[in-house]
Amino acid sequence: MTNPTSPVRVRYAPSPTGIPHIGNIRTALFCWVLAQQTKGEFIVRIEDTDRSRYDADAEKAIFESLDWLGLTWDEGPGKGGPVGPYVQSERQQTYIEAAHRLVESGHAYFDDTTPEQLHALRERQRAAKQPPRYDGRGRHRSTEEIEESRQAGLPITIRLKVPEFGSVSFNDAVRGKITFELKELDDFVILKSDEMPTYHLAHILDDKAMGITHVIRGDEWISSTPRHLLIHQALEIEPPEYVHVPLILGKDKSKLSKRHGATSALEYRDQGFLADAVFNFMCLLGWSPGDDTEVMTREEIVRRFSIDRINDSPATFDVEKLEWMNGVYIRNMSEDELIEHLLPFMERSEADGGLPDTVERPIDQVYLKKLIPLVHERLKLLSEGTETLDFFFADNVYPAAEDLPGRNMDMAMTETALEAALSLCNSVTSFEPEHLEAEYRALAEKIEMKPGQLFSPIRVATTGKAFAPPLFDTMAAIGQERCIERIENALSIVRSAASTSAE
RNA sequence: GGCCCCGUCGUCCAGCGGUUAGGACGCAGCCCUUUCAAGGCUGAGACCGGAGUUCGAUUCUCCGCGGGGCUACCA
Repeated sequence: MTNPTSPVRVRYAPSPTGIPHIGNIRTALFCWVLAQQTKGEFIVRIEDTDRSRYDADAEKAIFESLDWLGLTWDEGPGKGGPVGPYVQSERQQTYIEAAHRLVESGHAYFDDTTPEQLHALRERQRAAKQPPRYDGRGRHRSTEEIEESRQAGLPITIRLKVPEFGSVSFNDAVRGKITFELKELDDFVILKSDEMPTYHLAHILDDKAMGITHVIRGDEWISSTPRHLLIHQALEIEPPEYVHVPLILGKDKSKLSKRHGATSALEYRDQGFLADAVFNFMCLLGWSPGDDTEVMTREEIVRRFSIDRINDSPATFDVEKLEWMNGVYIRNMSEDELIEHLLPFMERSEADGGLPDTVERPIDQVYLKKLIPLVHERLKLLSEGTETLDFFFADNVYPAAEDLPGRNMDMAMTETALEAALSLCNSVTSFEPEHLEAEYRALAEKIEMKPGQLFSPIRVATTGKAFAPPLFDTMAAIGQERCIERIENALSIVRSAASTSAE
């Protein structure tokens, strides 16, 4: 199907039973994009009809995830709108009324079968190698019998009467025509015994009341769509367009869930991923613009998105590619933007991955700004700012002796290198990077070492790390005084290692 | 088990009857280079299988096989 040209009304209708994972959030993303493209409305509705599984933290995480990704909603909780409330538990009465109306019109009936009886029935079917399904026994209960059960305190549900023969089919926007045989379906519950509706009933009533034009949801709903069609028929209303998007799978190829590690958008935020990168990346999971373009702005995605380019097959989430894309987004940022994003991570407590607690907060932004060019293109995650920059802020660094020698160097050679480096560091007249480089290259030649051999111990001595930004820029940023201190420090580490091994 | 969906490099995506099957991530090598990145170049790497249809199938159909989803008074 081609994209709608008139404004759509689409909704993201999560149920607050767990932290929403990215597979789930991605459908919200597609909804949002389509709403933007058609100048329609994106609606958020909370489906909290399962009171036993309700989780307030999950509900909070839903809104936080949407906020973080910039998926602003036009109508919904906290926002209001003309067809609210946007929380199902607050709409209970409409579901009850509709369910009763369906009973009156003969499309549904009261059922007093207990959970125990249902369980026993399934056991029997399983034993007989029959598919487990409700046998429709409630169809034959009289009004009096139901009333008796009600008086006796038995749980009463309302089930939809599913025709025994025939078939239903619908045209899915991404998969085409899908048909189901009615004989495969049993009479399913539409109103639970606590008078809360099931998803099947509730979402249809709400989507209708809210004027939803396109139901964009995960693949896992395809098999219950015939039920939804049946309810539409019984209610004599037109179903919306169905857009079933493929699932996102974990590494083991099963539907994404908690056991797949980081799966919530919020976890990615906390790990130092950028919302724009995650947005971009997730759009590409199950959709592509049709050419090789991958890095796209939101505007470009909104402009180019189309339902008929949504993929048929499920995608596996690949964090490594996300990390690469995050790096691209970081590199495309201005220095000031990067600082703004980096600060919250660096200013966290040391235990939470921030700079050492001994470093004064707030962080010296003027100094930080000087350092950014040295690390900008090296960062993949915002959280890496700390380890990439910590030695610039620390008073001193304490490398291990065995880390100080460069390739093909022994301790004696390392000591020689550091001694020469220290002496030059003391006497050098300018601490500008270019000047330092010239001086140190000359020094290498003088002491008959390869530049790399001389530079390696200095790098480790001044940064505490074998991998660091360009040496002379780094030294200049650290400053002459601290460089001298650090090289002296490294020298004593080497010497004490030498004397220890000599004994 | 039944029903439904899906099946192109390890992963994401392109291909929509005729291509040396393309790009990206990752991987390997080379270049650049004081390390690490970034960047450039090169390379390895895929049409699940079998029947059809067709002059010709990765592409269409069917059957297998494989994976996934659903099979609740959960969504």
